[in-house]
Amino acid sequence: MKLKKRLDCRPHGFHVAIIPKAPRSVRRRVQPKKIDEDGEVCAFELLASLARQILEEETESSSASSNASGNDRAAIGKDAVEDGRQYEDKLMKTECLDQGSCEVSAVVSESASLNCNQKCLLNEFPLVEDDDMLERTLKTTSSNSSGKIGGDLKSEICKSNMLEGNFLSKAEGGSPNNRESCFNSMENAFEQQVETKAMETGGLNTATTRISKDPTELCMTFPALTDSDKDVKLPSCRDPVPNATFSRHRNDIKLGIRDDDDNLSRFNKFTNKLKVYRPVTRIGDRRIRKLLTSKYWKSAPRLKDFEHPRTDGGMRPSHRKRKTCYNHEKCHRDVLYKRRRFYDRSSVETFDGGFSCESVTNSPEKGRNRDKSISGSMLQANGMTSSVKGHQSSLRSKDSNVKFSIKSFKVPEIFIEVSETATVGSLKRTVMDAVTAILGGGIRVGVLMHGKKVRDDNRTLSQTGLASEDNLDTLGFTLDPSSVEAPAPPLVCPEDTPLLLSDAPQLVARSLETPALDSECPNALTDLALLTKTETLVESNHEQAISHTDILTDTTLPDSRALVALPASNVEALAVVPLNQKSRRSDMAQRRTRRPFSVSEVEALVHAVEELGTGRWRDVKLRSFEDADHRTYVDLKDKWKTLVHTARIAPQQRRGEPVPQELLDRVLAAHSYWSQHQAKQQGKHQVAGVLKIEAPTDHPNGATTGNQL
DNA sequence: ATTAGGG
DNA sequence: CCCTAAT
Repeated sequence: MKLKKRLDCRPHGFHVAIIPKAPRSVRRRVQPKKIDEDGEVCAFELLASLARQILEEETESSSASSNASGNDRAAIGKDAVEDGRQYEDKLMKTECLDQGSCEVSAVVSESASLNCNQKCLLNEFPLVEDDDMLERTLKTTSSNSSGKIGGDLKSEICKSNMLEGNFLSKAEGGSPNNRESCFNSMENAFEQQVETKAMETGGLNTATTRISKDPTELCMTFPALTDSDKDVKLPSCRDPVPNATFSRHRNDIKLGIRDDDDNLSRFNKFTNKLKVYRPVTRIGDRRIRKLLTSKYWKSAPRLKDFEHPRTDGGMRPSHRKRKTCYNHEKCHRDVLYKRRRFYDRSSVETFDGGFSCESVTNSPEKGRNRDKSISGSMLQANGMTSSVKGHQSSLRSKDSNVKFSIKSFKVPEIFIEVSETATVGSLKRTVMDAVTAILGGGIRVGVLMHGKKVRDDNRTLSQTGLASEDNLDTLGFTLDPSSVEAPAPPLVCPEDTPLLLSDAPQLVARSLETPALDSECPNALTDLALLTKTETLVESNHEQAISHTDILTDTTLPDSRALVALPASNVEALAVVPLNQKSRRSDMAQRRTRRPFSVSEVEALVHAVEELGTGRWRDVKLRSFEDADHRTYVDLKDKWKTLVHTARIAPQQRRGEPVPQELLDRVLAAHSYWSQHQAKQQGKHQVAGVLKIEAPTDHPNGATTGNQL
């Protein structure tokens, strides 16, 4: 399962990115302290203390004037960092890019920092007017972040930071060896914390950071941290971002794991937000779309200002009439497909490769790597907290007991978007918050068999087949958001809806407290929630539910059940705000919610086709589905197609709500009949034709009894 | 806007 | 269901 979330560092919905109105001179000052990761590692302690001091100073007089101008380092840290300078110098040698530190901040306004309420935001960076400056700034920033980290160590936040820091450090692909060693040493120290954290948080799935080529966006992907050896890569800085970009869009940076469709490029807004996106799976997409389409979401505020709404309105007005932006969609689609393929390959549920990353790096392996799960985390009392999906192995003991050992859960994908002005520390916190938010809420364990979710809690393992060794291999567990939600009774809707309903809401609830200006927030959590679920789960849910319940899953269910965000439970200060999917997917057309045909609908369809024949779907629609707005003629056609297929396969192979054999027989009969009468269709379709046909035994209706032509 | 087919 | 191509 994957979760996507968007975190907003602006707890209060401020535009952090906005540059203060203060005179340039003022704004320009910078107080970056630079610290390399190396530095961080090696002189960790020193830095910590130093950082603290610096921070204090900065906070107090953050406005140290600095000449942002052309000097890189000199300018940087001039004021504030003075003390720590020596250390810094050492540290600074390494380029941030190399280090993979992600932070990029160009200008931070004081207000912004305040808004972010990040302790970390101590650094102000000069406004950079020229590209070079930007670049430098970025570098500087990175160093700053490390400093911050050090400083924060003590605070709780620090923990998270450290955690992250460790990962990061390890992750660095290109980092110098020495650094490595440093990290190692540190590692031990924090090992514990990290472990713990990891478990709690479920491990951050993140790793690859990269700045997207798209000038406007920085994209960081965080691969799932897998085992203890957090091998995460933070190539983020690798691709130098075109300076120009920064200069123009300096305020906005996106960090995130993307999904298929996500197009970071679009984010030019000046926003300081983290977005956690949900996983990309196909299913996930659907879900998302579903959500989007739902009333709830619609009503939800959006950040129009920042987002670039799709021209076509993003959502379709109605299911049937959907307009697509071909360009956009196409791109997205492509990605999707890639993704799917990728997904297929991976045995375990993988998190979809970051979208953007995928497109760029786009290698299956990559995805795999990211997919790692936290090996260390065992499922314990609350092991579930660790993360999302786990793959399990189970052993059967001699007695009737079945033993399961869950090696790990996978961490959901998280998409984060932060403004350039955000500090690394804030980023970390945001990530942490996002993770904790996800995990913090009620989580419920799901059981998967063959990738399908086993919903019936009352069945015994034996009945479910979980006691069988054979099935154990296919057994899976998932961590889903607990569904406290009210509305939808699970049983009632066997369909996939449950997921939405029950799961999403909860997560969502929590982070909404501080909706940002843009209303993106609301969705973010939702996404997470959704993400949490495994795609496979979703899919399977659907079927399984149906089979188990054996109830007609009449599609009458409103596709958009109102998801109501639950009250956030605990996320207090989380800047994490859900971001509306729109931002990501806004460009993409949303996939319509799935609405299985009910038997009655099938009946009507069959009847209509018997009379009108195939190839006249519009007429079929008009005749039998006039009132069913959600059924387009294309849908009918497709349904017929599937019906024919269904009728031809063995009953055992059929899935979903069973269609009476009688109807299937009629389907075959009609299909055969009309296949032979293609040419005539036009002529005879009228009532007369029907009558006419009726007489002959070969008429579809005649064949209704099961006779075939 | 429909239809037909592939995905 | 979606998408595309061809009507």
